[in-house]
Amino acid sequence: MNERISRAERRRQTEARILAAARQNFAEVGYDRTTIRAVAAAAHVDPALVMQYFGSKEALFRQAVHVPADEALPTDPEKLTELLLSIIGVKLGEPSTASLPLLRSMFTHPEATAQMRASLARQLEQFAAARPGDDAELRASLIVSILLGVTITRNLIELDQLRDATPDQITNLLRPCFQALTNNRA
Amino acid sequence: MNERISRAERRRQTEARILAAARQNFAEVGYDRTTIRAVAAAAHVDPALVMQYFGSKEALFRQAVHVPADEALPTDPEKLTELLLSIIGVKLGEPSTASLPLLRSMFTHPEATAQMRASLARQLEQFAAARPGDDAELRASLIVSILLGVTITRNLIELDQLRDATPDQITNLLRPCFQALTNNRA
DNA sequence: GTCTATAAGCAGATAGAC
DNA sequence: GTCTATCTGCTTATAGAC
Repeated sequence: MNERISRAERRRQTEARILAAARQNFAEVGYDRTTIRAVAAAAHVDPALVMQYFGSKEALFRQAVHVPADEALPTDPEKLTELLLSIIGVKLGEPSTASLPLLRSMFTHPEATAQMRASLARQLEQFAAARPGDDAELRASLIVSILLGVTITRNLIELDQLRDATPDQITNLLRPCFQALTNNRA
Repeated sequence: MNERISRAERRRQTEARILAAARQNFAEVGYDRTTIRAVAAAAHVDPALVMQYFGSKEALFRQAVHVPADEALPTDPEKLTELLLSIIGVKLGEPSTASLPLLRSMFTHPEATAQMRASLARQLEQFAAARPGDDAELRASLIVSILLGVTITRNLIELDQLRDATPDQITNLLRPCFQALTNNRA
């Protein structure tokens, strides 16, 4: 009664702190090089507690890379290009901490690869549905490839010229690309 | 004298077989999940022999990801777009076994990240030199990002729609993108 | 020269003390 | 409920037998 915060609330906070530390570690060095011990140290808890809460390293990773799911894409064809640019705009603007853990391990962790492929396939379907026609899916796959490539080169590889550019500069240069790919007749 | 192949020749062949096995392993599961034991088994040699020949796992990886260096890029601006398309055309055509080991580990192995960044920077400089002008380097960085993104989505993520497409289909759809990015005045 | 045996270290996971 | 101590397994790397 005289406790300001309940036991359950305290536990919830500790769990959130562990999850945040795990996300950062997975984002920085990937699944294999992240250790339960390092996550625990970063969250100021005992390593055994991490296991107690999450069960296994795999389960912790699954929680860390889980993202709520994409919001539905408006299917207005006219503004699709601008929508794409705004998507990449915000993605480039934010530190993208939400997707970094998955991106970092997507080539070396089988489950991460599968999840990324599924995520790209979902986006692709939305784009293709918004612009039906010949080659719609292939065009859409190129769009998601470009979005992925730019994100990777900027945030993971950290190529100087791309890292130093503003989102506006990038979106302006990419506009003709997306315009070309959203037109059915080239 | 009656030996058809010399001792040195035999050793050279064994070393080549180990290196080929290492390339395949690194390409498939990345640096961390590749073990000396697995490489040795694939090459039908003793694990200790791998260490004897290459010194360490790091050294083996360095040899495996080493590529001769890119051929110089002709600086003819008129045909640059077609050149880009032919580059990605052959890259998409070949299994790309040469670059896969580096691509697979570029997010999780620090040295691989640095080497990929250096490689992209070199390509970028060549593109920028071929089309000087405003934003030349940023445009070039987007070009290499697109090339990287398409290669990744097709060969590492193996997105169905991109995996099933022919190099010609892909290059045809990408042509307007590269045309737009190689023009200085949009 | 090649391989057996083993050293040395670090990981995830677990059992039990407090 | 939380943490100490430990178990088990796997890795790279090495020393020495053959």
